[in-house]
Formats: sequence, structure tokens, C-alpha cells
Amino acid sequence: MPFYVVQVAVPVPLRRCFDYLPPAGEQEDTWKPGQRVRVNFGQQLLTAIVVGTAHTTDVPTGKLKPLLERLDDEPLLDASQLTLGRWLARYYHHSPGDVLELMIPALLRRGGSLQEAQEQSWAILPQIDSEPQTSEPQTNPELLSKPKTALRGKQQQALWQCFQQQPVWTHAKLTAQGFTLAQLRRLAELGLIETLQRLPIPAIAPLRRDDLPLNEEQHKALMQLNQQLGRFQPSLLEGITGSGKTEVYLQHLKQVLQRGQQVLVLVPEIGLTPQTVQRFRERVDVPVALMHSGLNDRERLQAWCQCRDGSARILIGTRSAVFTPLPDLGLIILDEEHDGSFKQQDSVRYSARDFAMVRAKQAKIPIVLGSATPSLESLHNALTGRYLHLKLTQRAGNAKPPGMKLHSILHQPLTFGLAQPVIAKMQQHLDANRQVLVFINRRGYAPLMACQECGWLAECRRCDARLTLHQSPLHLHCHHCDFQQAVPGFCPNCHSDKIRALGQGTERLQDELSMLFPHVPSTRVDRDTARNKQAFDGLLQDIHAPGKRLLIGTQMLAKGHHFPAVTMVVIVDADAGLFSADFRGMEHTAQLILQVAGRAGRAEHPGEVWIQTLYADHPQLNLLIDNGYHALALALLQERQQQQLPPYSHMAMLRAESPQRHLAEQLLQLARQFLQQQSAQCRNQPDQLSPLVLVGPFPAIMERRAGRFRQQLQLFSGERTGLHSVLDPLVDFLHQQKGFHQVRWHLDIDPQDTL
DNA sequence: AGCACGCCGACT
DNA sequence: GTCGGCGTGCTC
Repeated sequence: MPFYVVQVAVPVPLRRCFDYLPPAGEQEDTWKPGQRVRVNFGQQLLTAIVVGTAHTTDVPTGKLKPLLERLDDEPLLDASQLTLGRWLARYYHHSPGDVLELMIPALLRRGGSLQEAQEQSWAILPQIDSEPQTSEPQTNPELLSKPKTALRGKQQQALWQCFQQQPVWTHAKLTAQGFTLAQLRRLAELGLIETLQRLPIPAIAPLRRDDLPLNEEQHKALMQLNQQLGRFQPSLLEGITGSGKTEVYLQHLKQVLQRGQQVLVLVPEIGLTPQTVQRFRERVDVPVALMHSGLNDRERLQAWCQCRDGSARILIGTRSAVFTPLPDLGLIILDEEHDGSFKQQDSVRYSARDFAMVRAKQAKIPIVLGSATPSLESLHNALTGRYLHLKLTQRAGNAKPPGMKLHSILHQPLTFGLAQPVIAKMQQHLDANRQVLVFINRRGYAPLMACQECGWLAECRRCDARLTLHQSPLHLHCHHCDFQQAVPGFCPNCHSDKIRALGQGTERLQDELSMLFPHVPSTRVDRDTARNKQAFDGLLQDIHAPGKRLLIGTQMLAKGHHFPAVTMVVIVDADAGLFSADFRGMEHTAQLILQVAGRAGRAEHPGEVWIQTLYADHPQLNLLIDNGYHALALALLQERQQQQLPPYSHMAMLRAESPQRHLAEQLLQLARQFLQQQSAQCRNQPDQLSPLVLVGPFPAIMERRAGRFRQQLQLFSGERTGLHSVLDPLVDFLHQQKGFHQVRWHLDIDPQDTL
């Protein structure tokens, strides 16, 4: 047998693969890319992925170690997924191991088997007493007459009761209720229940709603989408809030399902609500799988398997669901495509939107990006004809668009941060038994705690930030590093007892509104009140109670949920977002304002939106209010073009942080020098690429965070290939640098936040 | 990322 | 004399 080595990707952040010797006698063609193997790597035992075999290797023979064990006969990832993995590793400049971590569920990453994952549910067996004429030989005779008497112990009785109420249970759910494996085995021995080889797909609600009637625009969009089936074609569905995008998705994806294909639906983290899922489940009669952060490892693996073996036909999921194997994938829908949660902000900083685009292209299938407020990147692609541009400009049904109004608070007396006309208007809506939503993008009681005698401010020890005062429970909290401390009784600087809360957060606003409107119930929705899913569901239940109500909240309240009883929205302070240092600041502010505004008047009552601002003549804010998002977006695109910012250039960001200010900056200075040399060399070559523009290094907006000083270097280029060709040498160069102790750095491709 | 090796300060 | 601090280098 000729000499060969097996190349594997190891789960370490090293940007290369490693060669191993096959166990004696193993034929070369038994190694298939995508199989998992166990390897000794340094001093550790790891699970790695086969990427190929080779007849030569650069590694000295003495260094080669043998593979220990093959975990899969058939590859876990198919050729197309491995290709996508390679793209991901190259594009985001990460190791193949890091990338495969993303593509494989945690349970399998740790060496678990597919079967193991699927044996973990139990089902009731058909009972003898319902068919008394036959008796099976293995059945316990005691059971024939009185099944329950054979069950010893209260726990077994209770377990049996569970199965009579619901025929199939996952192992995890039963153990969560305190039942043990021994009790389950006892019931299985008695022939009452059995384990299932595969978890059955949840039953479909019998209710199968008919298609809703479409208006002319929706119909036109649907017809255009239906023409794209079976080939790669991106579309941008730009539809104002309430224009019925979801109905278009639903009727379109039915076409795909009818072709026998699967559909992947990606939603923002906060958007995967029971209502959303219910809406899909009640309209299609195929199994729907879910993938989101609320699942445990086993549930996640089960959903993954159902998609991979084709038993689930629709997958609805958040960012990471974009990697799920779907052999018959026929369509990708990515809703709220502008949402920041599609970009991962740590480890592999990938964009699920951009990756979905690559995946759709590879699979030769259509992809639909939907948004009321598309990102300038996607809008640019639509305007230049790379995407099919579909627009929905009318609200579906009888709903009227909300009236938006800028309200100047310049020189105006404010009561609890609200202008008199705004309060009067709120009173009107509440008197009419309607709900009023008050948006303030700051949680806690007050953003500042200050001494009135000496001007001392409560600051975080580890960040360049002030501590936020929280009332219940009473404490000071840093929203950037999670540092918490007690509220001092007197000023630590001058010992005065005149320390006061300055400014207003959701907690304080709720208190103050209860003074202004003493008999109106209120619900606050922010990260503190909606700490977990149960708490959030409880709040939503309150909100859906009939009658007048004040809703106070941060952007948590603005995303994903429908509040049909809200007829007025107040944006307490629009100004914070107007002068952001981030070049995407205005884009994000406009998206947020429209998202909040979209909560008003979704039913037949017209809504109104009051936006308080000191800058009522701010040209871009006025453009948004008078002419809408699209008009503002065009103006912002023009600015971006003038400044050669994305989407008119490509961007990467090198960030570094360290406990010592100068080390982070020094490393980025070296990086800058290196990049300048590199791009000078490139320019001497005949196939001249567009120049590399370097900005920085400069300190991040909040330089010190959690005790580390943060610096950044921005890279821009007109051509993606030109930009990327310089990044691999850069990463190698950075790895070679010595003496930068405790400097952490990372490369962010197409960064979302540039602060 | 881990993990080991190695070279300097404070302990039985 | 050792225990252990973390700086440095390597992983097929």
C-alpha cells in the first residue's frame, strides 16, 4: 500500500490543517472528507474533521502521529458544506477548526454519536385493556387485569399518568420532572412504553388557515418571486411595517414546498417568538424545525438531524441556523435583514446574511431579504440591479400608516422629560382606553449619580463610563462590564449627603409616569424586567390585557412584537442617535425610529408617533419624517459614496486591547507599517489594485473597558480581493510579534460597529 | 486555545 | 533547597 497521510482540521485557532498517519491496513479511499476522527494533538485528545488525504507531506516523518479512531462511517458534513466552510475560513480569516465548530452541533463536536441523540424519547405502547381479546406472551399477566397495580411506587404511577396525558415525551423533559432512567426502564420492561429511534416531529396544529387575500403590490411581488424558483436569485423585499411581508413569504414558500424542497427562514434573535412560529405552523402542513439560543444541546442536535435527514421541511432559526444541513434546500428567507444580530460579534465574526447569500449561490436557489428599513448595503445591491427589488408601500387590510411628528423641546418646560403637548396627547389616547408606548433607549433608573456639592460622579473602576443607578434592587451598575456596587450614603469625595440621580432611564420613567397618570396600569419591558423567556411572556400577557395601558421600554419592546392596541408612540429622546461617531449611526437611528413607530396603529385605528428632539430642523431627521426611510437611505448612500465608505468600499477592522494602553497601540502601529509596505509592493505590480486606505490606529470611543485599553485600525479598499490579499500576510505578521503580553487582537471583516 | 517547559522570587 | 508565578513556544 503506498504511503499516505490523512489531513484533518483540529478545533484550535491555528490557520492550517494537520497530517496524521492512518491506522495500519486502512485503505486510503475509506477516508472521506467530513468524517470525524479522534486524534492526539499535543498533550490533548481532540475530535477533528477529515478534510482529505495526500501522498506527500511537509511534516518530518518522526513527527507524524497516528489517528486514533474514526467516529463516522459516513461524513457528517457533505462536500457542499465543506466548501462553504472553506469559504468561511478564508473570508473571515479564521482557522478551519474554528469554522467547523460553527457548523457542527456541540454534542457531535464533543464526539457524541448521531444515534445517541435520537434515542432520547419515550412513547406509550398500545394498551392491552383497550383490546382485551389478545394477550401477548411477553406481557406481564398482572397487567392484563389491572395495569396500574403492577407499578410499584408513587413515582412510577406518576410517570404512567404522564404518558396517559401525552403519548410521547423526550427523555430530557421527563428527567426535568424528576423521573429517573430506572423508572422509565421499569415501565418499558412492563411493556407500557418504548424508546423511540428518532424523535417524532411535533404534531401539526389541525387548524390550517387559508391564504390571506393579497393586495396588488403583494400579488405582484409574489408573482415575481415565484418566477425565480430553481436558480440563484437574490431579492430585496422592501415593505413598510404592516405591508404584509410575512404573507408574501408564506405563499411563496408554499410553492417551494410543493416542489419537494426545504425552506430556511432566518430571523433576528429577538424575532423568534411563539407567534412567528405559530404563524408558519398553522399555514403549512409540513414539519417545522426550530433552532435558536433557547435550545439545549440535545434539542439543537435533534433539530439539526431532522433538517439533515429531510424529515423537517422548514427550519426557522436565528443566526447560527444558517449552517444547518438541508439537503433539499430550495429557498432562503432572511427577515429583518438590516438587524445587527445577524452579525456575530465574537470568535468568528461572520455575517449570517452574507453567508446565506454565498450558500444560496452555491445551492443555486433564490434568497429573499426582507425589511421595512433595509441596510444600505442591501439597498445598494438592489438599486444597482444585483438583487431583484420588490416594494410594498401600502399597509395591508384597513390599517393606516401612523402619522409621525417631530416635537421640538427646545426652550420647552418638561415634566419628567415630557413636553406638555405630548402629555396632553397621551392623556387623550389613554382616556379613549388605548395603549401608549413610551420608548426610551436607556435602562435602569438614572444614567448618572452625582454629588451636588462637589460634582463627584459615580464611575466604573474598570471602564471609561459612569455607573447607572438601578432602583430595584438598589445598586449601581456598569452596563459595559457588569460591575456592580452598593449605592453610597454620602459622597465618597466630600462626604456630603447631597448625592442625586441625574437623567432618566426606563425604571425612573415608569415611576414618574405613574405619578402623571396615577390610574393607568403600566408595563416596563427592558433587559431587567424581561430577564428570561418566562418573565417576558408574563409581560406580554399583561400587555395583551384589554384597556388603557402605558408601555415603557427599550428597543426590546420595538422588535418583533405586535401590539394592536397601541395607538400612540412617544420617542422621549431621538437626539442621542443623531450625532453618533459611527458612520452607520444615522442609518441605525432611522431604522430604530421606524421600528418603534411601526408599533402604532397596526389595527384599524390610525396611530400617531411623537418624536421629542432638540433639533427639530435636523435635515436628515426631517427627510425621514416627511419622505420616509427610502428617501433618507438614498441621501445617506450619496454621503457614503462621497466619502467612499461601505457599500462603496470594503472595510476590515483590526482591533487590539490590553491592560497597558501603549502596547495595544504599538501593535497596531506595527500593523499599519506592515500594511503600508505590503500595499506599496502591490502597487508596483502590473495588475494594479485600488489603493488600501488606512485610518488609525486610534482609541475606541470608550477607550477603557473592563480594565483594557482598546485601539483600532480601519482598513478600506475599493476591491474586496485587494483588501483580502493583504490580510493573510497581516495575520501571519501579527502572530510573529513577540513581547506584546496580554494584548488581545482580532480582525473583523465587514464590521458592523466602528465605535 | 491549551499545555509544557523554563527561569526567577518567597516559603518549609 | 522547592513551589509556583507567567513569559514563550509548539501542536501533525
